[in-house]
Amino acid sequence: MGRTPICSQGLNRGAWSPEEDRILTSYIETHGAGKWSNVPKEAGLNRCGKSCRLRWLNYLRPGLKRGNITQEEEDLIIRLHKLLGNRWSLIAGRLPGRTDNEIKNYWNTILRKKVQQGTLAQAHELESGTADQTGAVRTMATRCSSSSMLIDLKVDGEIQLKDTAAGDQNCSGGESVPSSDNPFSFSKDMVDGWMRGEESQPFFSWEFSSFASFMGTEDLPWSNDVFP
DNA sequence: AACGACTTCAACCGCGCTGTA
DNA sequence: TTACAGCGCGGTTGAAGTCGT
Repeated sequence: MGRTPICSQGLNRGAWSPEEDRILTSYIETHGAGKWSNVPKEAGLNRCGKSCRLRWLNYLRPGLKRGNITQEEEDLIIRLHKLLGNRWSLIAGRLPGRTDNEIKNYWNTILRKKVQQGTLAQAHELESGTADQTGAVRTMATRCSSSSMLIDLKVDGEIQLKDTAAGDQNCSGGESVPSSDNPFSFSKDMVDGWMRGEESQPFFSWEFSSFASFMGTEDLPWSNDVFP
């Protein structure tokens, strides 16, 4: 019901030929992108609309970079993935010229291994007592949008947002995540103090802009786009 | 050189969301 | 309000390329 039919039999599938690319590019340059279900028929391509859309968005549209992901881009992908999870289109939106498919492939083939190796090294440090014990903290799903928001870290893998402009109102619940994903860490002494009740307040609060700066995401659309 | 194992990434699939009649 | 069509997304697949023996 209401679902785009899968590319049916009789239509071309698999790799696109240079001639198909030329036809699609020429059609979109003339008519613009959109109405993908009409594109194959009107352009004279023996492809389904979804296939045309994918080909255009990921490979043919102007301004795309291909390959050679820089160290800066890689760092940003890692930070954004910690923040957003597998929301590839949002991550790609922070990397001009990169597509969600490219980011997703890069993560699955390169970065996931790197991050896992890094996590393993961190775990060994913890086992050997060379690093502070950490609480698990990550990101949150909320509709808060205030730039005056404070971020409160708590133990048990929860992070909460408070909108100071709205009188300390809790905007939305936090989300528990494994400690391996923790982009922050705090000392065991501080956790113990809070657990003993010596700390009535959460350990830290950051101005929202500081958090964004830390994550390298100062100009993210922090409201509904990121936290739907 | 030949072959199998492994890696990469373009492309497909199915689901959920949104707009519209 | 409901049904439907279209779009966009994330997960997955498999062909092609690369590496190791």
